[in-house]
Amino acid sequence: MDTLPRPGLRERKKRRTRDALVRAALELFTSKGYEGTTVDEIAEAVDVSQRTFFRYFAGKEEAAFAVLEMTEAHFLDLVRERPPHESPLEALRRAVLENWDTLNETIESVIPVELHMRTFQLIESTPALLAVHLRRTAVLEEKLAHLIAEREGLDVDADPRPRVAVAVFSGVMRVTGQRWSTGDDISVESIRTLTTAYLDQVGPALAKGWNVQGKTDGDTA
Amino acid sequence: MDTLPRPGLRERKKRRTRDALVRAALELFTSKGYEGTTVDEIAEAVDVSQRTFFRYFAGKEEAAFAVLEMTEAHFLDLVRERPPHESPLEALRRAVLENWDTLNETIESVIPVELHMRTFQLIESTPALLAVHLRRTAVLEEKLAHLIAEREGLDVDADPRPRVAVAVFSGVMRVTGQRWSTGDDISVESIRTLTTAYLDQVGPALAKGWNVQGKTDGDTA
DNA sequence: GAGGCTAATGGCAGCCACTGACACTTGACG
DNA sequence: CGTCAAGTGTCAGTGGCTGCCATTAGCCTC
Repeated sequence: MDTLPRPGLRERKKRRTRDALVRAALELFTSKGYEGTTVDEIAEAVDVSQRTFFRYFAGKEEAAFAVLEMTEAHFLDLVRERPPHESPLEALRRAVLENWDTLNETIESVIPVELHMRTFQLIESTPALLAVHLRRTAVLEEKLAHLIAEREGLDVDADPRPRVAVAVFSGVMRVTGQRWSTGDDISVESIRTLTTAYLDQVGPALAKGWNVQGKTDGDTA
Repeated sequence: MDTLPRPGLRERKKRRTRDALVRAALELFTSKGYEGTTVDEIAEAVDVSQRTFFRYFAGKEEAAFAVLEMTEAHFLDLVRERPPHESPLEALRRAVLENWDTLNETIESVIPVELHMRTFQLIESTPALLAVHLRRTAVLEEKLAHLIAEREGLDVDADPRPRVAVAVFSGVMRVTGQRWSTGDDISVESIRTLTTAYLDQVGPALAKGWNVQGKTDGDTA
């Protein structure tokens, strides 16, 4: 209540309805499965009509990504705040980690962190949602590429390096998310650790002779 | 007619129906748009019932990816055939290029190359199709990671490098496809050239000081 | 080459996601 | 308080997709 004047009753009501819809949707999705949940059920749980649901969300999927969207926006802010002396990949890496560290503050007004983590897992394991997730990620990547290009004073379309760097970073993050979601530790610390571990492997993975160089930790092969 | 004995009339008929459905679907998609085309229209163009369409394809999308699927299978074969002395990224690079070079032989029995290229473009520009495309790519990546791990005699789950290498490669390929599809040159040579150009940028993009090192070609910034 | 088996197909009823149109309710504001 | 607009509910309709059952058409055997 210091940046915005005062929301007004109408706005507050809208926000409450929307948050309730998101909560109900995620709760249902994570318990009965995404396809096993109908829009009517979500609407009924919040006591609004199906039509109203579609006034808040363009589709059933959109409700599933509402919270993720908040964290992505926050991530972009964090990248913007990284000091200019850091290399692109370094800045991205620190921003991601910071994003995990501040996750709770970002989303607590809508849902508890635990439900969000289960949602993340659901997305990775539901083909229809995974597809949308990947497309959304592609959009995010484009924004990131522009940010990085700006940081380095380059033209995104003239110099391929911003997009390539982001593609590399993003590709590794995907592998991380996938591995995390199929493991048994669903905690935030778990994905934080995985993130650093995989990012550290980019250099070695691009080296020519894998077997000769060996990895850092014990490896019997 | 040397590997397989003889398909039998029933099988041939099925194959013809399927190919006809793919052709009709792609023709309609690329001319009227994906969402602007109904399954009934596709079925009617081939003179079968809507129900039959869904016996050949699990969904409307699947018809859009039928040809792409063939090229991906061929690509995997090419990767398998790369000599063991090549580094993972080198093998992947050569396999992709070879795949473009042999594209026509791979798909000519179903549709002309030109229609395939327009389909590719359609996929990249249609959100619903792009989403599915990216998920399919993720599945392909997983197979690739296993192939690479096998090549190098590693365990995919113990060593992160195969997945990371594939993620990097795949990320770059995505940027390539996106750039190609939004350009004006829809030719195969065009995407071939772009492929090599972008893959050559992986090294430079990961370097620390972008501005100091500069790019290889003229750059006024 | 007649008859039986099974795969392939068509037609139909129904579910669900989603949309447009219209009428009704309810904050906002002079 | 009355007007206006934003928000909501209802309903009818479209399109993707599935299950069920009846019908057709290759295939195989005698």
